[in-house]
Amino acid sequence: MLYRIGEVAKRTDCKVETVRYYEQVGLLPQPYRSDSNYRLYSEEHLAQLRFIRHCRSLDMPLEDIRNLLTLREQPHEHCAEINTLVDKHIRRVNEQMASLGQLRKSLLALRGQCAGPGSSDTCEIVRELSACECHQE
Amino acid sequence: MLYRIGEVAKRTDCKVETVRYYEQVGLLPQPYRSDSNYRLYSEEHLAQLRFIRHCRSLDMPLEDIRNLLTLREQPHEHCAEINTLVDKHIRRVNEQMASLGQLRKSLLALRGQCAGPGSSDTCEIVRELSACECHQE
DNA sequence: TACAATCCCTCTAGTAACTATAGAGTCAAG
DNA sequence: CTTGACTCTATAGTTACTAGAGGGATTGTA
Repeated sequence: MLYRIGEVAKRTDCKVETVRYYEQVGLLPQPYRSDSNYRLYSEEHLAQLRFIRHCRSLDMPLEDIRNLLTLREQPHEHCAEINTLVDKHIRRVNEQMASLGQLRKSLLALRGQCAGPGSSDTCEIVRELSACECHQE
Repeated sequence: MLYRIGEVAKRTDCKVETVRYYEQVGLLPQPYRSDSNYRLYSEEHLAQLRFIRHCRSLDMPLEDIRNLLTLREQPHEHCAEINTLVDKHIRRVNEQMASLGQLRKSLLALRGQCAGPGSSDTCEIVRELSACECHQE
């Protein structure tokens, strides 16, 4: 059973262009071609695309996915590496969360500056954004 | 007192290329030029660049900063708009945090799948990434 | 004065992961 | 036989920079 690109895209919940893109950057092997040059995908292609999409839904960079796809062939020899890769990604996500938390605090503080129109001559938010000392010197 | 681009970059803690970039995309007005065509910045330029950098440190998109720079001229007429803009950004950050939280949960669950080498025929992490049902159909 | 180390200039291309467009061919239904 | 949906390639655009080539300007030292 072979599928055309539109079918594949629908089944993996991604855009047709994205499927072609993955092929272009070498994440997805070249599919067969019909007489009229349409791409034709097998179940294996489909499975690999699902793997990629799942990794992407976990926000892994394509480079990591590329590595995983290779390591996947002999999972047991590479168990440690696979874990390292996942751990690294978890750390990345932790860092992002921490810095977003800081960001949120700063934004709420900034937002709290506004005492409404008429309360002073200048907008407190604008003043704060202009006058802070983080980027002096 | 006029400053050359390197000095400006150092004082605002950003790269020389970034300063030129802000000029190119119209966030920073064109500076004066020396006889030898070097960019020369005034204190006002410096202040505006600090404003931009502070907004960026809050992760605001350049487009929002562009709007703020305009609204800033008559802060009081635009108090409501300024608040809206900041609120929108806070919501964006909240959403990012929520989705990162989900992501972290999924990654930790995935990581927990690994029972160490030798425990089964296939790597559980790889199996989970392949076999999940999120991207079926 | 000569020279080297910095600085600065413009222009172009590269980054991540797609997304969108143009212009053309293919296929199935009515 | 024509309409609409699908597909193809190739190219450019997105965000916010960053890096590099190839050249001139300035500054400090010998």
